[in-house]
Amino acid sequence: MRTERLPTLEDVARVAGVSRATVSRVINGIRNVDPQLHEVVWDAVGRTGYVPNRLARSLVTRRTGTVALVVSDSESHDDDPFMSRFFADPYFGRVVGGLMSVLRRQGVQLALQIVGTDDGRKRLVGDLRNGQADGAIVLSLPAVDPLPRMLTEGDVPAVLIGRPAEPVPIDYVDLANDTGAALAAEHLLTRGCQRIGMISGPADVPASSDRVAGFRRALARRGHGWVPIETGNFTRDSGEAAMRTLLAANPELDGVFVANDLMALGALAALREAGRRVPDDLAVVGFDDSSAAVAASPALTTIRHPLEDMAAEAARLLLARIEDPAMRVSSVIYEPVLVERESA
Amino acid sequence: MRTERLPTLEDVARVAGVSRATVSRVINGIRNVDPQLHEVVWDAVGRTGYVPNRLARSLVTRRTGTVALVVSDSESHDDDPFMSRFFADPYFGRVVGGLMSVLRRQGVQLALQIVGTDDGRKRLVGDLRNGQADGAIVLSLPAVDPLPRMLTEGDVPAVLIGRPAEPVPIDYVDLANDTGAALAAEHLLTRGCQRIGMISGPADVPASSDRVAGFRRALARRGHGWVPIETGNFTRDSGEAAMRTLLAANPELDGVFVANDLMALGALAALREAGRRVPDDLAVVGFDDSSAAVAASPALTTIRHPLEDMAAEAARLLLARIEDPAMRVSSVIYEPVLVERESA
DNA sequence: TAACACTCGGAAAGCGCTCTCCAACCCGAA
DNA sequence: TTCGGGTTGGAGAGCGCTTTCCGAGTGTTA
Repeated sequence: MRTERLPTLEDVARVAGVSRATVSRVINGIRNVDPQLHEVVWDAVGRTGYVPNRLARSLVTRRTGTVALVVSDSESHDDDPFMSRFFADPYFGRVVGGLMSVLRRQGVQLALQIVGTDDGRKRLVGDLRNGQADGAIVLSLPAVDPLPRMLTEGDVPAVLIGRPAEPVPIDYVDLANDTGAALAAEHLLTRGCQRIGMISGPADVPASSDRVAGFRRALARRGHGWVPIETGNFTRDSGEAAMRTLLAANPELDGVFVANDLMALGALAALREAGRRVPDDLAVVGFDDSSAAVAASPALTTIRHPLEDMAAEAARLLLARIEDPAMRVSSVIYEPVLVERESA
Repeated sequence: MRTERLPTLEDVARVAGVSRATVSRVINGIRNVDPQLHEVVWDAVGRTGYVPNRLARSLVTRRTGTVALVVSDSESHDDDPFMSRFFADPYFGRVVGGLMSVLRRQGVQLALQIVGTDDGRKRLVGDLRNGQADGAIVLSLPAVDPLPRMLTEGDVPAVLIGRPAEPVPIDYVDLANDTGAALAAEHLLTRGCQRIGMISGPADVPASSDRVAGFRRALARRGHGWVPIETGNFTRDSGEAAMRTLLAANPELDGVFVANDLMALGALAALREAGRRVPDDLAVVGFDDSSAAVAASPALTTIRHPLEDMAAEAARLLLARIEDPAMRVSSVIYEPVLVERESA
């Protein structure tokens, strides 16, 4: 039972024999305090076991020392297994790790928020405007999401991870998805592949369409004007299915670029089942360099996505914007690299 | 620039032509309010676009509607890559997913806290006592951690995931690690393995020592009094190394239980390199049923750890304890099951 | 009509903190 | 001694909300 009242500034002041204001000044390291008093106050703090109440402080300073990590989902039928799938994926953890690496050092906390409905989004923005957090890092899952615009219109400092689907004046960090896809194309070509296909993600999410565009463009530049593409939804199973149909329609395929590692895992399974040897009969390049890539067999040649670095940069950007809300809107694009393993 | 002042209760009261108190009553759904006024107030709320300020509310109610997810690490040399490894592991995400599945429904938020030093722990407990959060879910990484005791002594509602290393009167959820290990032993035995080894985790973490004990006991009961054991640290590489030395010392090995899937992945690599076929020459059973288990090839036979369910239960337990701090200390132990795939 | 029990809404006291004023004081210059 | 400038510390007004306490209004019973 949390009964005994915790010591407050008032108590410390009484013990130290000074006023509340003075204690506050000392605690917050404001000069203009006699060094002697300074010591007396700290001593009283120690004796009382005083810990400042962040809530009360935030209420007046309008600063919470917290940023929100917002996961904006589209259709959250509550028992949607999607969310749990999302969390189980290393993607989420890598983002958190990257964010924490810079936030922690600044003593900034991270609060997790998940919104699935427009109503939820409205409430979220309201809470943020009320100073529930100093700003937000946004992971936007739906292809088209009103949240980024709502945030800018609400003057909430926010940074997106991944570019917004529609143009919104908001800070973001992203990966040069097209360059990554081009890297995959080059690699396949260099290996001597002649019939190259692709398994893409949903057409309406930016990261996905950028990969398709980059891949197509790179191949076209090298004389491959037409590329068979099958669409998946970034899950393992969809990758397996896509690989099967792709193979059925293009039996002579000898190389395939899969838009993420998870789908590539499924593709590998489909190929194994079809009796195709990887990489000898057919080369596979994934995307993300997730932990699945190393676990796969053969280990996946893939495009490395420096997600931790991107998240860390997003955190830095957010902190800067919180510090200076008038800062000009900026974006940082990371260049991916190809990691060669066994599959291609 | 967040310039214009947001509407407050006061503003709503003015628009509705009632007092602050009445608006507060309506918003919080307290009866004793004339239905007519009720409507007038809600109308005013809509017109002003009022959103209650959680901070101010929490300050007076002493309830934040937030629980902290505390990751207690031991030695956090700041650039320690360990933390990022920890976050990249699906473990973390699965816990978050499980927690959110129940917290979200209750409108409770999750705040992430990482502590690495005793000083940090002290500050954390102080903040929690001050009502920074209503309670804490604790992920304790170090083998022996003062945090659980500090929390109970500070009367902070808290639930551990994984039993405390030393006895502390605190709620926790855990897995019957010994039973899981016994399951693995039975399976290996049933398959006809004769020379069985184990790759364990660090000896001082409870989950790890329980697995060793359970495995040993189960084998002993079936006549295998001695089991060669090699220790790893739950990372892939340590598993690979452990497998190599285990194999070198016991060339006739035909079965091995690896204390987690990640190390099993490494073991698989070591076996492939040594030219042993899995499961034909040597059967491998992992632990966790992480995503790595399906990605591996051959897919890992492993012990399923219902981590999401455990985390969800932890959340429920915490919510209950917050509601009733006098509730008797309880723990919930989950029974693992064996998932048979290809490796054994 | 008087007395009583209820119901409902408002005034105001905080929750624990920060920070603006302002009074008190000390110093050296005139 | 008087005055101006520069420090230092205290009083007190909030931050936005909840909640206790009361008075006013309503209806019921004798």
